[in-house]
Amino acid sequence: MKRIMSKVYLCTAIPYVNGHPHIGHAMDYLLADTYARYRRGCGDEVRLQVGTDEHGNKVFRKAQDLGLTVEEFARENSDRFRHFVEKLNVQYTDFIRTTDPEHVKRCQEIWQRLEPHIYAAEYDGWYCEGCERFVTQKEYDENGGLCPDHQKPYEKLAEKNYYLRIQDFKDQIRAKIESGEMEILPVFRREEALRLLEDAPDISISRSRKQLSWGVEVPGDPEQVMYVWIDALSNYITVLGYPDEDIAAWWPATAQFIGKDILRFHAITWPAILLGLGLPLPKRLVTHGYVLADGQKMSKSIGNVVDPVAVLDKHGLEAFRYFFLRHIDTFADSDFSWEKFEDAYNNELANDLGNLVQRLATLCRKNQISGRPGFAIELAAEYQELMEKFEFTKAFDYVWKLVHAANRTIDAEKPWELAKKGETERLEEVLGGLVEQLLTIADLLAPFLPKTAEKIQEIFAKEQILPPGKPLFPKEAKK
RNA sequence: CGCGGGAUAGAGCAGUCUGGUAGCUCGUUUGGCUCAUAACCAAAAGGUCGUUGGUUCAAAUCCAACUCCCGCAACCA
Repeated sequence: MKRIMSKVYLCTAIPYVNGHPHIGHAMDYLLADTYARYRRGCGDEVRLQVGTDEHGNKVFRKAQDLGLTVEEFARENSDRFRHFVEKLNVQYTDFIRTTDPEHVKRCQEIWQRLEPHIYAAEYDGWYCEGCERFVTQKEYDENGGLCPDHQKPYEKLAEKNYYLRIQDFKDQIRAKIESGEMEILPVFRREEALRLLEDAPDISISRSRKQLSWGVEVPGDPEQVMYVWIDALSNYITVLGYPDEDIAAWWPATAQFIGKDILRFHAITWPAILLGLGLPLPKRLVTHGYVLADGQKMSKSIGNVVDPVAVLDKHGLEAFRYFFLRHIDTFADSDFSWEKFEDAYNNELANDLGNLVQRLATLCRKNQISGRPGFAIELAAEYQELMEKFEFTKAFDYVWKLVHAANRTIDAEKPWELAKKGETERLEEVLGGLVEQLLTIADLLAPFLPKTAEKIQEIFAKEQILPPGKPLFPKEAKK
């Protein structure tokens, strides 16, 4: 059956550049990249956006602390994320920075188009003179009304802000979530979003320039600067060229990948902006959970933050991708621990798969079995279904069944005995079948572990099969 | 009574919608094999399915109440 090639647009949340890449960022990227590779493998044309969110006071202040210009600091951190994405072998097509002049210009145009839904009102809240900023009620309560940095009580202060009238869109958003026009995955997040929507207030979308200088100026009001929402969220379409270019070929996005913490903004604020612009909503919001460290949320104060670069360095990229795509649940919170990571590497990658490649390649070489250049399969329906539902851990389980089956076949057929007995025909049949099995495994693995899939293909799609010079997944010498 | 998620073998999970002898992976023990990265294959041990009550011939699964963990609640991945 021939599929009609389609265009697929995938978006990842753009991280705020006041910090370094976190393991949670890797989840966005890996999920999106895996799906992107899967769809490319199906013959679709895929565009994958990544980028960085760079405005705001936190970045501004951090730059000052470090004695850098804010531009330098933002660029440095943006580059850090870009390198991280590349280190993860994510095939992105677009990298957007919210400080890109094009983006700034476009998001001002977006603001203007939204003006029928924008109104000015007094914002009043708790303000710290020393910090020169408002704090949330929550922060106020936590600190007992006293700024911890300046030991001064917060004062009640009011200033003009622009607000986006979320109320204009609530009914439409609810209808689109309920009808599945914008599908929110997993289902329990959809329920959560509908609940959040019920009492979603209008949101403040600007600050006075005194409050917030590092940001996009509000068109027609130089005293006001855009607060994060319109600036950051609109990146998903400004990167496509909106409103200068026609984006209908790519928008609505096939899927947007986000962490559960930003569900609210992507399920309410972002749809409101899109509806205000007369644009369709993304087809799916894929909401992943958190990566926990030994059962706890990673946090700087607890000091249990796992550095993704350290994990990458331990056993390499493929092991990293393997663990986070197979053992970190796509939707629920899951645990990372070094022990689990090591176990998965040794037992599954090295023993099950790596060793299988090794033993089969050796058997083939010894018995002069040739590879299968150009061998191609149709992806099994079960696998395709899982991939389409972003059930990546389950898709992996499916692949691993084939890995086990291959190991079982070798043990049951005992090719070495067939060779001894001179049963050449049977031998060729068995090993040939296994070679095809391995190439099938490589195809299924390709979206997850592109380099591993490639290596397997290099070995078994060649006329002459040779065992890899180095094991695919070397284990440390055990004593 | 803010909202949501969870509680199933030593660990991590599936099964719950559509009741019917409790399943997977890792770990443990034993056996087999020797092509292979001391890898692979097979078998076994191990669970009153959070608690209590109800419905039913039958409940991990449906209903009710309760207990305990975790997350979210204006940018903290």
